Amino acid sequence: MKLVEVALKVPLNRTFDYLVDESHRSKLAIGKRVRVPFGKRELVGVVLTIKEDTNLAVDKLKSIYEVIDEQPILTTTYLKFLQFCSRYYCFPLGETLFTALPAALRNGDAIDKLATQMLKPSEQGSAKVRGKKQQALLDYLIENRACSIGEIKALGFTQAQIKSLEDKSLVERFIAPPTTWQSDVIQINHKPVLNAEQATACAAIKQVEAFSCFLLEGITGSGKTEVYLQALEDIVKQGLQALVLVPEIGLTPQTVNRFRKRFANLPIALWHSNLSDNERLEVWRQVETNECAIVIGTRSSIFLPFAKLGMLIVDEEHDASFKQQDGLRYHARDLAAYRAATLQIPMILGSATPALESLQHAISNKYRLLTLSQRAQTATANQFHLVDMKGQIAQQGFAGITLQTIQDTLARGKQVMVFLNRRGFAPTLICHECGWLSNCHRCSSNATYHKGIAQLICHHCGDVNTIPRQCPDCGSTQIMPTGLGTEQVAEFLNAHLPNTPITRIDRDTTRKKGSFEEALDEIRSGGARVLVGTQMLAKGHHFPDVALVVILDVDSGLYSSDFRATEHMAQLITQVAGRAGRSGEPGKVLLQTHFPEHPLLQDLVNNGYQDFARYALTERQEVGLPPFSHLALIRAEGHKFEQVLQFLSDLVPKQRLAGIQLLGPLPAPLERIAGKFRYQLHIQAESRNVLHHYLAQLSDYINSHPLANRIRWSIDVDPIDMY
DNA sequence: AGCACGCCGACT
DNA sequence: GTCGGCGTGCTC
Repeated sequence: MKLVEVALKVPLNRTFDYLVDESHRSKLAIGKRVRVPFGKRELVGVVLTIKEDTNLAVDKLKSIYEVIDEQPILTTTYLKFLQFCSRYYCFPLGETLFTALPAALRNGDAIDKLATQMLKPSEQGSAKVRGKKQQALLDYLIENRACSIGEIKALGFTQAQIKSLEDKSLVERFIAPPTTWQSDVIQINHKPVLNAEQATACAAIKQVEAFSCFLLEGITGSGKTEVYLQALEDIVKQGLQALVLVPEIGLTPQTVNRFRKRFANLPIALWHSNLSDNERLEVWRQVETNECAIVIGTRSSIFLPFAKLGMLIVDEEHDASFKQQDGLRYHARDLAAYRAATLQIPMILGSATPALESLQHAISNKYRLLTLSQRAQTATANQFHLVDMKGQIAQQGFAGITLQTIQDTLARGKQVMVFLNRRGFAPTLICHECGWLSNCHRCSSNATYHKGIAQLICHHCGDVNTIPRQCPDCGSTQIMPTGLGTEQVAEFLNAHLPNTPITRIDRDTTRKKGSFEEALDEIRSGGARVLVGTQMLAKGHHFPDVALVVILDVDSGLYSSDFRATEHMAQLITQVAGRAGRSGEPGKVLLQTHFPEHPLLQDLVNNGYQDFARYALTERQEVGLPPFSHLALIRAEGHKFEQVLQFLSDLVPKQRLAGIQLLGPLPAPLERIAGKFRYQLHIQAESRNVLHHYLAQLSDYINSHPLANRIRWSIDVDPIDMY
């Protein structure tokens, strides 16, 4: 008896066995897709194993309809990788597999659907045909042996002419063989001389032959990309492929151009959320057939099926966008480490502000630390200044000294950047008479006042309302905005600095496609003098003429329920500060705070992120938080409060478990979003093995829980924020 | 997740 | 009398 175990895209924690009829047996192989009956439906699945018997009653089994692929689309190594993902993140294997596959493959499309279609004359050779054009086409093909369909059409032949020659069996279609790139013809262009630190880093990377992870800790402007490029050069010269993972906003034309210019004759593919299903399919295929040497891609490119992967690079490795926040909640950086280790290839993590997890690995010698501390060319270090806001009479959030410094900087012909991580005009409206607040009806959160469009918008559920003329509670007309948003800051600066062009950059002003680029151009050309923005301003963009960066409110990051808040704040401050002072004179960074004596803030300001991070790590160690322990979060949400609570309470074991700390059920930091109640369970363990052993058990139990289908729940392994 | 089956309210 | 609400159960 021939049976197959098939993974299907269903949210069930198991696989499915099918019979294989005689007619399909010769084509059967692990890693090929099959079409199968499933209930009343027909689904595409992937063959995991081929076997002779099953635990089920054989009469319960159905037969597969079809083997889709000529060649397996997934290698066994790759399947093992996905099995690891599924286990590690406690997510059903079938769904894991189908998150990794591009959409076109999920629905059963041929993998070479978009590969170049070719035409060649059949064995029969030359013949006489009736149509003049057909004859010309046939003669042309015989003379040229083969030709792509695209080229044939460009020569003026039509689909109909091709078709009738095909019908007469005079010509045949075939798929062009992969045009694998050649490592011996690689041309390297515009290669600069490395400074001493870069050279040391490169030499260390080039030395390794097996798995080794490098943490490249390099301040903004220290030339990390150049180290990547020269390390990559070595890899592609060996004929191996490489993947460069970048944050979502990191995939800018400038970055890509730099790679394309350096390796002008190498095929470099991009992978990001704007690709169409067909474009993704084509990149997937090219990666698999080694038609593509380097991929620069966001998070999900970690799932591409490289034929000969030789190096993994994760740029801005601390960036939160590497973590998927729904479904399969993977972290691309962590999966990269797994792939690099199994493939025995080097990996580089680069950042000016490494995640504490990565830094701890470097400190404990699991990773090798490479430091770039010199800013290239004319760039110089920034000067930080803490502005004590205690007892200050602030105007729209600006201390007097801050305003004065802004004016001085503008007077010197320099640009100023004002950073506030809150969009809109004001976070709430308040009734002056009764204290009513503009809270969202469906969330345990405020509705933000947007003045320009005269709306109250909830930033969590997107609910939009008009501005009430009167207080809904007491009828008073004394309703006023309270708190600060970027819209208000920009308005204030416009009034306070007449004749100074102010540009605001946040999600509201850049909604239109291309408007972000437009604003960036305006900044670079010097049209804008003051830039007001949210964290959109913080990442990856170079503004050479900005000499002053003002961070209006750093306090929100200092005392937060999320233990990672200070780390994120420090990363943000350092990244924002990195935007200033890149053209000769040192940039100035003003941090407004009510807690200028806060030890972490002091450390960051006086000694920089490198020092801060090491201090923050000692704090984490004292309280046993990650990376000195491992976390998982069980989230649950639903419209019925009692069900959510009941579900989570049932998961808490009666007696204490060795090596596991369980906390909860706790309300999520936002207890209600869009009318749903949200609770969570924190699970903490010192050992990764203990945690995973427990989670495996727990996820079985959850799946058998009667409430599991009535509420939404998820397991988040290594969560990065607690919301 | 889908999809079907099943048992109770307002409608051509 | 039926259309359809979503609770419940199953999928090799």
